Order: sequence, then C-alpha cells, then structure tokens
Amino acid sequence: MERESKQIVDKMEKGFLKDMPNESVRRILENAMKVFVRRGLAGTRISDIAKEAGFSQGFVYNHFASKDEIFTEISRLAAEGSLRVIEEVSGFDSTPYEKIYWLTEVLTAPDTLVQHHFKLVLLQTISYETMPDETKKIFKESAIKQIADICKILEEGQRIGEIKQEDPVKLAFGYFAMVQGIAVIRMQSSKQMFLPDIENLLGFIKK
Amino acid sequence: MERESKQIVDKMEKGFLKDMPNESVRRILENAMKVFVRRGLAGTRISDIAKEAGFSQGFVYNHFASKDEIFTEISRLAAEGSLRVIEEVSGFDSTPYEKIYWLTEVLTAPDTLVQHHFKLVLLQTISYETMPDETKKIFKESAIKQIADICKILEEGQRIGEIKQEDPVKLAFGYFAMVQGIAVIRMQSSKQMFLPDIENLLGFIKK
DNA sequence: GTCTATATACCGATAGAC
DNA sequence: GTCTATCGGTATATAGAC
Repeated sequence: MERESKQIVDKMEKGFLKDMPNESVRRILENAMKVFVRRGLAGTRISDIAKEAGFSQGFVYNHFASKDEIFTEISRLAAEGSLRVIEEVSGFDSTPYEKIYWLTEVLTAPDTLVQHHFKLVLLQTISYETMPDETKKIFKESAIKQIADICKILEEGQRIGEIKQEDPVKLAFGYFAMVQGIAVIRMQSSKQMFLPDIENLLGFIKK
Repeated sequence: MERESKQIVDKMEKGFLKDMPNESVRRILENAMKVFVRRGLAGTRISDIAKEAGFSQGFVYNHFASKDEIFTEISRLAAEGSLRVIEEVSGFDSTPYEKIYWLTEVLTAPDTLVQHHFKLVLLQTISYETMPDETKKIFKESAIKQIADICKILEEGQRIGEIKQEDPVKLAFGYFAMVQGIAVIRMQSSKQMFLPDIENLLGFIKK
C-alpha cells in the first residue's frame, strides 16, 4: 500500500517535468509555482519569480509573454497531473474502497504536485475575480472531471456494498471538501501535523 | 435545533455591527470584506472597496490610513466573531456531541460572518507572505484558541463515551479541515451545493 | 462630509548591451 | 543566453475644492 502510493506520486512528478522545451522554462515554472502559492497572483512580482529561479527579471520575458501566461501554464500542468492521479487509481486492480483509500493517501501526501494543484485551486477560489479567464476554464473543467471520476468509483463501491448508500455526488463533494481542507490545514501548520488516520477520515463514506 | 443555530448566527452579526464609530466606517468594512475575498489582498484596489461601498476613492482615507489597516480591522472582527460562536456553543446546556453538531451547523451556514472568517483564513493561508504582520498574529492566536476550545468539548465527549477514543487534538484538526473544506467547496459552487448531512460528516468523530 | 485632482512610487513589459 | 536600463501605465496616498 505504502509503495503503491509512492509510485503514483512519482509518475505524476515525471509528467510535470517531461515535455518541457528547456531547462530555463522548467526552472521558471517550478519556482513560480512556489511563489504564487506564497504571495497570490496579484501579490507576485515577476522579479519575485525571477529571484526564486535565480534569473534576472528581464530574462523571464524571453520565455513567457506575461505573468498571466506563466500562471496559466502552471495551472494547466497542475490540473493535468491531478487528473492523471485519479485515473491511475481508478485503473487499480482492487476494491473501490481500497482505491479511495489509496487516492486519499496520495492526495494528502505533502510536497507533491497534487498538493500544488490544491493550493492553486484555493488561490483561484479566494481571488476569483483576478484570475485569467483561461485558468477559470481549466479549473472548472478539471473539477467536473474529478467529481465524475470519484463518483464512478463510489457507485461501484455502493453496488458491492462497500460504500454508504447515499447520493454519490454528495459523497464526492464531501470527499473533496475533506481533502481540500487537509491541504489547508497542512499549509497552516507546516511542521506539526495532527490528523486522524485516513481510515478514520473516510468514516463518512464507508458503509 | 434549527432555531438555536439561527440565534447564534444572529448574535454574531450583531457583534460585528456594534462598536462601529460611525456608518461610513461600517459600510467600508462590510464591503471591503466582500471585495478582499473576491480579489485577494494585493489584487484589491482601494478604488474597488470605495466603489463597492458607494464612496469615492479618496474618501476611504478619511477613515483609514491604508489598505492594510482596513484588512487588519476586518480580520480582527472576523476572528473575534468566530471565537464568540464557539464560546457560545460551549456554554450550551446539551451533550458534547450535540454541541459539535450545532457548531457544525453554524460554521457551515452560508453568508455569515463565520464564513467570512474562514475565507479570510484561506486568504491568509494562500498568500501568507503578503499579509500584514498584525493579521498573521490575529489568525494564529485565533486558531490556537479555536482548537483548544474544540478539544475541551471533544474530551468531555470522550469521557461520557459519545466521541471516538482518539487523540482529541487530531480529531479537532480533522474537524477544522472538514469545516474549512466545506467553506471552500461552498465558494466554488455557490449555487448548487451537494454535501452529505452533518450527521454523516461527523462520522469520523462519533463513537 | 464627500469629491476631484495630483505626486509619488512601483511594477509589468520592452529594448538594447554584452 | 542572460543581464541592465528604461518606458509607460497603474495604484496608493495626499491635498485641496465644494
């Protein structure tokens, strides 16, 4: 179980790194992601990103046309990575509840691309009006697909009596509320984390 | 039960309105709170706040010295209101689980000061570096007190066998993760809300 | 009390040097 | 390939009019 979730996380991080035109672009995106999450979109200066990546301010514009373009690119990568995880787990040869269990392990693991996705979703949520239209679209579509994928697993679980008999959409929303909430708590108390075991957290889903 | 949670919410909103030096200040703060949550701290212009409150841009400076001062004042009010709710519920003449149940009802009710508190906490979390030092202090102290208050209720519940026998700190963190998560989901899908009943959500706490 | 007009500073984006 | 210098726009905060 432990090894399995590590494998998924690995596969994701690889997905993030591949398809990068060059090393500079990778370094900019990787560091921009960190800074955006610490300062918000409007609060992040190009010079902040440049500094974090170890470049000069002007250099960033050799690879990206604007701050929004960087942010959009990051959002796309994070959303794709996050979706890939759910698909990965869906394909597992195990029971629906086990799939959800693994998924939770991966989604709540610290310092992963998925965590960044959650953070970007939060950013999007909490300063919606200032977001580029493109990222609004990206996150919306990604959210719909995620809910749908989880629903599929939950419904299968209900059929074999593993999951509580309640509206699967409600359960899926509740599930994401919990996982998002954990991401928030994790950001707030980066060092000490006192959270119930996954088995406990999933109490409201299990039959 | 229904009436009770409405009463608490009412009491809170009153707390927010009272002690305001004058109507203009109240209108500015009330509208600034809305705008900050939609645009973030850095993304909000003084002119945005003024517009939302129906004043001119310059007028805001007759009552506040800076954007940070407005934000700090709002944070203080929200944190105080949120703490007052928990204290209110703690004083109820009912069992610990019932207290938690009511609290959840209040904390997840839409369009309340508590919801704004959650949103401001999210803002604080997701753009920490750009926050005034004063608000960092406010939210940190408020969070510690909240966790402590919840712990007290949970421990009492464990003594009488109503609450699961697990580290109460862990349960409290899990509880706040869930409630925060619900606030996020609520913001994302303002119209349709598909969430499991409170009774279900509290499954991971109840014995 | 409330608004309009302005200075001052900062940041995003460009252009040009090495 | 990377940096420095600079322009132009925008937002904060102030000052002064009604």
